[in-house]
Parts: sequence; structure tokens; C-alpha cells
Amino acid sequence: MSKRKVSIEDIARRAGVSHSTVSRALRDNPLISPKVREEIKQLAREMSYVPNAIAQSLLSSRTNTIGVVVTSIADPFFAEVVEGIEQVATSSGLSVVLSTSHRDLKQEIAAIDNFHRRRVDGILVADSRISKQHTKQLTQIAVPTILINSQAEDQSEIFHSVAIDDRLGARLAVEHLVSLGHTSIGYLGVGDRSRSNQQRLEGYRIALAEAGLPQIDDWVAINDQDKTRTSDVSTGRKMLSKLLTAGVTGIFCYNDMVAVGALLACQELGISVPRDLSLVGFDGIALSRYVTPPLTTICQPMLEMGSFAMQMLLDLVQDKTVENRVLSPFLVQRGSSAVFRNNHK
Amino acid sequence: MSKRKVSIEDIARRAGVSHSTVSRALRDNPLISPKVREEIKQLAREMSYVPNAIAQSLLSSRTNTIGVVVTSIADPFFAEVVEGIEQVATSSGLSVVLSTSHRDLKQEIAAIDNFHRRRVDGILVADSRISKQHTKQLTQIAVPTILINSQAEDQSEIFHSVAIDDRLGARLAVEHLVSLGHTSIGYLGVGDRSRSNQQRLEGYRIALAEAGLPQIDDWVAINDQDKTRTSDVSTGRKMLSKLLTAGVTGIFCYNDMVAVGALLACQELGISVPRDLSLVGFDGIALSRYVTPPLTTICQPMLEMGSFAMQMLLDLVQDKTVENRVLSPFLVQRGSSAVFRNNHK
DNA sequence: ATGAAAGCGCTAACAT
DNA sequence: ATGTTAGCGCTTTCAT
Repeated sequence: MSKRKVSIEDIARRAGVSHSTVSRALRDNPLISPKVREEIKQLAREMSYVPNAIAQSLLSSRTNTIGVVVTSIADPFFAEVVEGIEQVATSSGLSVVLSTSHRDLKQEIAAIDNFHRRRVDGILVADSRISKQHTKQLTQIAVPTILINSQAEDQSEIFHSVAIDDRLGARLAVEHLVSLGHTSIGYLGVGDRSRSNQQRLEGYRIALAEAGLPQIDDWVAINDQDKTRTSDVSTGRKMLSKLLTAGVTGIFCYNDMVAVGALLACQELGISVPRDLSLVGFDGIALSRYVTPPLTTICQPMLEMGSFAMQMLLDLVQDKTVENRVLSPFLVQRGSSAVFRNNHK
Repeated sequence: MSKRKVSIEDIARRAGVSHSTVSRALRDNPLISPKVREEIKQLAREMSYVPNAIAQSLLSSRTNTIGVVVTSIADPFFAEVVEGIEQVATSSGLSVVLSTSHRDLKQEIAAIDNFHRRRVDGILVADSRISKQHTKQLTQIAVPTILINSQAEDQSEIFHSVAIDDRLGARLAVEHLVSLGHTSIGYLGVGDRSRSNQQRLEGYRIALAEAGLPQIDDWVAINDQDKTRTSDVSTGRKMLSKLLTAGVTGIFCYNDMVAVGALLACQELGISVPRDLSLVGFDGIALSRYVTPPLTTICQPMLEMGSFAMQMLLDLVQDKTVENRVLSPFLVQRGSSAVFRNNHK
């Protein structure tokens, strides 16, 4: 329970050698005779010496640490991404410092700034809100940085990135509903200014157009309480009826949480999914398998996105050149979507 | 995009003063005349100076960092706890380094060791497996450490702790089922050697005894594939039928994930919950509200456990005395439990 | 009000 | 094979 930590010099004093000899012995420098090397190592153990990584970092200017910014750690999507990050970070001997942005640019920048001060070796930002105008101040200090699913309207080309193809995902979702015979297909989105919502809406529109289906304004429901950003579940729950009265028989939801909210609303209204209404989600979080019926959804390879981004960052740290990557989502068909039949006589 | 970082000395050179003057100016030391102070600050801004926290730490021997060990970040329970930790850490200017143990003592110790080397100011360990025998090596280096829901059979008294009252929770669950008229009540547990499983089983037994109900061995199902620790959901799904054939009408599940697995199995078997069978979970994760029927469950205040533990750690870091805390879980009644009626004629 | 110098714990180039 | 010295970037006496 020694309060003061033991240093390399303490060991040197006890061993009657210089502190550099201790340093060498501990690092298996071949110059040190095997005998004293073992003696010193033994002594270090007895004195329960713990090397000071701070001092090492100051010298090497490497902290073996990467910073990760997510909007919330309790969000199952990011939790999964972070899991992927953590796996490859750990296996490469890197520690992960976690910060949350809560979808707020100010907090995001503060987090990144903090990482810069701490001299992390690299930074990963999920759902970044950083656009071109902010990049200047942030790139002054050259820390390898990768954006995962950047949400900025005008994303800077300065940072590297890995992202999901939102438009493709949306098209897969809508094409799936079309293939089931649905012709009145709605989009249930979220009202933050996120790029992914825009892109999914676009993909939805493109798919409708390609299928020769009409585009009705009332078939698109977006929760526009920008500020109080309610939970995705309650967004889905509240907005469902709007689409229902517009007469859709199939709905593509912004994500699984929104779909779950819609599902809940259906249960309250006595609407049977998928008999009366087909629902398609996005993300493929674990939860989507456990609701009743299980959600048909567009899966993002969350774990892979994390591990891939981390691998990219590793390359970047080693001055390798890396290429930005757009990953393709894929449809997983489950119980919430079914062939359209006109139940309403 | 300057590769080399600018230091306090660079600023000093440009300002024609000594580096200590710069240091003082930047830290608003009143000795520096307001005029030069502003000049230096302005210069620092222009040169986009970012203070080196590593150098500061070496000097102050404070890293403003705490280490957190969880079994998995993708587990909704720990995600919520970490969220609570992160909230109070951030508001106190502390960064959080995250590590995972995967319920493995070796990995847990490695993570803690790593934290020691990095000289974190404090450590939080969730689901710790550390027992008395390991404490010696770990307490040599005096870093304030708090265990959250320690799972060790013989928990060391050396560390501080915050934990949920598992036995109480189990009793609440069983008493709830008893109050609904159930007399054949099972326990569906997990087969790792965790303390919480033991305690919940104990609580279950105590509650049965107090209710004057018999204890039947076949009413307790525990997945004993210790090694390949399958997911909790599949544990619940696989073990349900065993309890069903034993004739129980109500089941207390180790946690919500196990309950979800049981629920899934019921759907496959055409058993109606809660009409044919009542299910009670544990934890109160978000998911428990979204399955059909929503789970009656014993809630742990996950967010609070995290923020409370972090608050405790903060006190510990400031040499205040803290008291270990056992939190009380509470019953939340939802759709998965109902009054017993003999449906089977 | 400012500069010079010491030192946090470590590694490595430079002696010997 | 081992010791001496310098220095990583910063804060903080101690002089002036």
C-alpha cells in the first residue's frame, strides 16, 4: 500500500547501479549481462515497480491511445461499433478513450480538442457534425482522424472516412416492399439535420421513381421537433398514424428504433404487422430480432465498421496511405414485412 | 498542417520572452502584466498552440483520467452504466479510458495493470472477478478503485464497492409471482460462476420458503456449459422447456436477456405469455419494454449505479472517506406476468 | 514583473 | 558491460 510510486531510480539505488542500467535491464537490452538483468528484474518485481507510461510517452511522443467520439454510448448502434473498435485496438496494444457528443457540434469539437491535448495517436469520430468550416482549426494539429458515418452536410475531404451507403440501403428497403406488391409506401424519418436521414429519404424517392410509383407528400412523415430530439422510439410511435391515414401499406423506417416505435403504435391501434402493414427498419441492432414480429431490416455491419475504421486508423498512424470506404448494407428479411393483400375490402 | 507540434518554447522565442513567462501568461498568473499576457495568448492562438497534457501530467502526477473495465461494451446493461459514469466524469473534467474483460479474470487484471501503468487517477470495475488472493499485487500501487457489482465469491474488503441487492431483487420477483397466485415457480439461471446468479438463486429459495412453497430441484434450470458461455438469450431459449415439463406456471429469470430467450421459446412452442406462463426478468434494460408482451422485471438503476460509483471515485480521489453502497432494485410490473389460472383443465 | 534553473520519470546517444 | 548526460514539455521555486 505504498503511497509513493517506485521509480527506476529507486531500483537503481537499491541495486547499486545507475538508473540507465535498470532501464536497459528492464527492456531486455542485450548489452546488460544476463545475470544483473535478472537480478534487476527480480528486484523490480519485489518492489512492485510499475513503469510510468506518462514519462515514456513524453519521450516517445506516442501515447498508445486513440480517442473515440460517439453520440451516446447507450445507443446500441454505437455500442456495437465501439466494440469493434475496441477489439482491434486492444489486440494492437492501444487503449481507447471514450467521449460523447450527444449529436452536438460544440461537444464534439470539445472532445476532439481534449484528445489533441492528450496527444492521442489517432481519433475516430462517429456521426460527426464537422463540416468544412471547422476543419481548419482542427487540422492544425496533425492527428490521424477518421470519420465513421459522418453526418455533415458538406463533409471535409481532409479527414478520412468509412460510411454506410444510406441511399443504397433505402433502395433495398423500398425495393423489398415493392417486390412484395406494395404500391403505397411511406417513409418514417427523424427530424434532426442528419445527412443519413436525407440520404435515406433520397434513396426512398429514387426507388419509388424507378418502380414507377407515385410520390405523395403525405407518405413522408418526419418528426420536425428539431430541438427536443425525442427518442427514436417515440418518434416512430407518434408519427405512425399520420402515415396510416395517408393510406400506406408499407413503411420504410429511418432505423430500427423508429420501427419499434411504429410497431408499438400498431399494437395499440390493433393493427396487425405484417398482415395490415409491412415495416422495414435500418441498422440491424440486436433488438430487431427480439420484437414481435421480428423486424425486416437493412443491416449495417456495425462491428465491422468499427474494426475496419480502427484498422484504417492503424494504417494511418503508420503513415500508410488508406482509402476511404463506403460499405454496403444488406437486407435481412424477417417477420415484419409480407406480401401485400388488400385487407380493407 | 504543421507536423511538429508547437511548444511553449516556440511561443517564447517568437514573443522574445522566457518560456516560463509564457507558461504563466497562459495560466493567467496575476504576476504577468495584463498587456503581455494578452499578447502571448494571442500569439498562442495564432500559432495554434495545444498544451501538452502528457508533460503536465508528468509534473503534476495527475492524468485527469479514470479507467473503466466492463465485460462488454455491447451489453446494454454495461452500456447504460458507462453512460452514467461518463456523464459525471465529463462534468468533472475527467476522461474515461475503456477496457473489456469478457468475464475473464486474466483480461480483467491485464486491463487494471494497464491502467496502473498509465497512471489513471482512479479505476472502476464492473462485474469484477477479483478475489482476495489477487488483491495483494493490485493494491501495491495505490490507485482508488471501486467495484461495481463484484462477482467474486470472496470479495476483498480492500476495494470499495457499489452493488445491487441481488437477493432482495430475487425475492421481489418471486413474491410478485406468489402474489399473483402462482405456486409452482421456477428459476432460470446462467451457468457461469457468478455471484449474482448465486444470490438470485438464494433469494428465490428464501422467498419460496417464506411463502411456504415447496422447493423442487427440477424447478431450477441452470445452463451449465460453463466454458462456452453462450448468449443469455439462447440460454433462456434452450432451458425453458425443461422448466415447462417440470410444470411451473411462473418463472423468475436471471436477467432480461434470459427472459427474452424464454419468451422466444414460448412463441415457438405456442405458449401464451402471460396466459399460460408468467415471466419475470431482471435489470430493466430498454429492450424489456419493447418485446411482446413487455417484460415484468426487477429494475436495477443502471445509470445511477454508474454515476454513483463515479461520484464515489471522485470523493476517493480527493481523499474523502466513502461508504460502500448496496442499492435496492425494484419491481416494474408489465405484461409478462399475470394472475395464475389453471388453463390446463 | 520576468528570467534561470530544477525536476517530474524515462530513454538513448555518448562516453568509458 | 555500465555510467553520465541530455532532453521530452511543462510548472514552479528561487533569484533579480
